[in-house]
Amino acid sequence: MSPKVSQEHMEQRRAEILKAAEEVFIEYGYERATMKHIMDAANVSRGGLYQYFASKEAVFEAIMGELLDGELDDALDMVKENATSYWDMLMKTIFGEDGKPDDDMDPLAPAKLEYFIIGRNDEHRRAYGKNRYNNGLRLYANIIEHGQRSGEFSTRFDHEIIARSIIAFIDGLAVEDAMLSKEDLKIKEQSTLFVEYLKMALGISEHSSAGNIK
Amino acid sequence: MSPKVSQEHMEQRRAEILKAAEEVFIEYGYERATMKHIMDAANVSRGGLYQYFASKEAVFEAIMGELLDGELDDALDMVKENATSYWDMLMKTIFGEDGKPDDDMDPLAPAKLEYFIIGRNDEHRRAYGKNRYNNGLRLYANIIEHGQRSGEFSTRFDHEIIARSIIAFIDGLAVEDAMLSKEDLKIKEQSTLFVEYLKMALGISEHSSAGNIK
DNA sequence: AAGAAAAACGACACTGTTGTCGTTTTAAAA
DNA sequence: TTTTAAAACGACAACAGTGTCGTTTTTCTT
Repeated sequence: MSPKVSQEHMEQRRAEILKAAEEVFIEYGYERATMKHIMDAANVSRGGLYQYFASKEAVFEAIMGELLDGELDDALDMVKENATSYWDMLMKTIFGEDGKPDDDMDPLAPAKLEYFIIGRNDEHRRAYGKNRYNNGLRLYANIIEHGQRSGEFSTRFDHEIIARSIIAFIDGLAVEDAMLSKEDLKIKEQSTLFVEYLKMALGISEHSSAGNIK
Repeated sequence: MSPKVSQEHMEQRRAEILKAAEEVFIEYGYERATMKHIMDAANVSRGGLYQYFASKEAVFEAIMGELLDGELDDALDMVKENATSYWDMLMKTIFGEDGKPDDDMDPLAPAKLEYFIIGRNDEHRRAYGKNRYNNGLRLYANIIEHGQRSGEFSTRFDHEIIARSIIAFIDGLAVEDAMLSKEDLKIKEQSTLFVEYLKMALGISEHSSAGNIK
C-alpha cells in the first residue's frame, strides 16, 4: 500500500514543470524570472512546485543538468564517428552537426550568463561554473591536441590556450547576443572570421581540411 | 540669499558618494549591491543619498558615465599622438598605455556585465548598451580601416568584423574573469594568442609592426 | 467501495529593499 | 547674531518574492 501515485506520472510532471520553466527562463532571464512565473507557466500551485524543487536555483540547475560530466564525452564520441578529420571534428563541436557558422544561439545562454555572473561569489555556483568551464576546455583541448599529435594541426600554439580562446570567443558572442538586437548582431560573420583565426593558428589550408583522420 | 550651501561642496559630496559606490559595486556586483550598502560606505543617510541619486541605476550610470560619446574620441586622439604605427595604435587602444597584454581587468567589468545582461529587456539600458557597443566598434573599426587604407594592414578581412571580433574577445575574457578564480585564469596568454590572430588577419609580420604612421 | 498515503493546493508570515516625507541640522547671507 | 533655504536625516509604508504548513484532492491498493 505504499506507492499511492505512480512514479512515472511524477517524473512526467517534473518534466512538464522543467519544460515550462525553461520557457520562462528564456523569456525573462534568470534574475527576473520568479517561482510565480514558473507556477503559472506550468499550471502548478506554489506548494506543488516546491514539492519538486526547493528553489529557483534548483529548477535552473535541473534544466542545465543535461550537459554535464559524462554527457560531454558522449557528445564527443558521437562527433568522432561522423567526422572526417580533426578539423572537421572541431568545427562540428563548435557549431553543431553541420559544422558551419550560423546566426543561431542557445536561447538559454543569456540566462546562464546571468546565473553564473551574478552568482560568482556563491561557492556552489562558482564550483558549478568552473566544472562546466573545465568540461568545455577539456573537450576542445583534447581535439586540438590529437590533431596536433597526428600532424594535421600546426603545433605553433599551445592547444590549451587555443581551446580557451574558443570558449572566450563563444562567451563573447553570448554577451553580444544578450545585449544587442537581432539586426545589430553579426554572429555568423564573426564566427566565420574566428574560424579563419583558427585555421591560421592551426595551419589549416583550404583543401587540407578534407583529409581523413586515419 | 539663495545659495545656502556652496555648490562646490555639493559636487564634492556627490563625488564622495560615487567613489564609495564604486567600491560597493566592485565588491558586490550590481545586483547584490543595495542602496543601503552605498549609504553605509559613503556615510550618508537614506534621504541624503536619494537627494543625489534617484536610484541604484542612476548611481551606476553616473559611475560608468565617464567613457561615453566624445570622451572616446579624446582617448583616440591621445593614443594617436603616441603611436608609431596603426598597429601600435590598435594595441594601445586594446591594452592601454603600454600596448601589451597583461592579466589586469577592469574591476567593474563584472558589474557592468550584470547591468547590461540583466537589463537587456529594458529599453533604456538596451539603448545605453548599444551606444557603448557602437562607440567601441567605431573606435576599433576606424583604426583598422585607416591601417588598411594606408597599406599597413591587409585588406583580406572586413575592418568592421575584425573590430567586432575584438570586442567579442574582450567580452569573453570579462565573462571568464567574473566566473573563474585568479588561478584558473589565463588572461595574458589568451590575449597574446589573440594578438597573433590579429597579426595574421591584418598581415602584420614581426618587424613591420615597428613602422611609422606617416 | 473504502481507506490511506502522498500529491496538490493556496493562504500566510516573513524578509529585504525601495522610495517618501516630515523633521532636524547646517551654514551662508543678512 | 539672527534668519532661512536647502541639505541631511531616519522612521515608515509599500511592495515583491520566498518558503512553509495545515487542508483538500487525487489515485492507487485492498
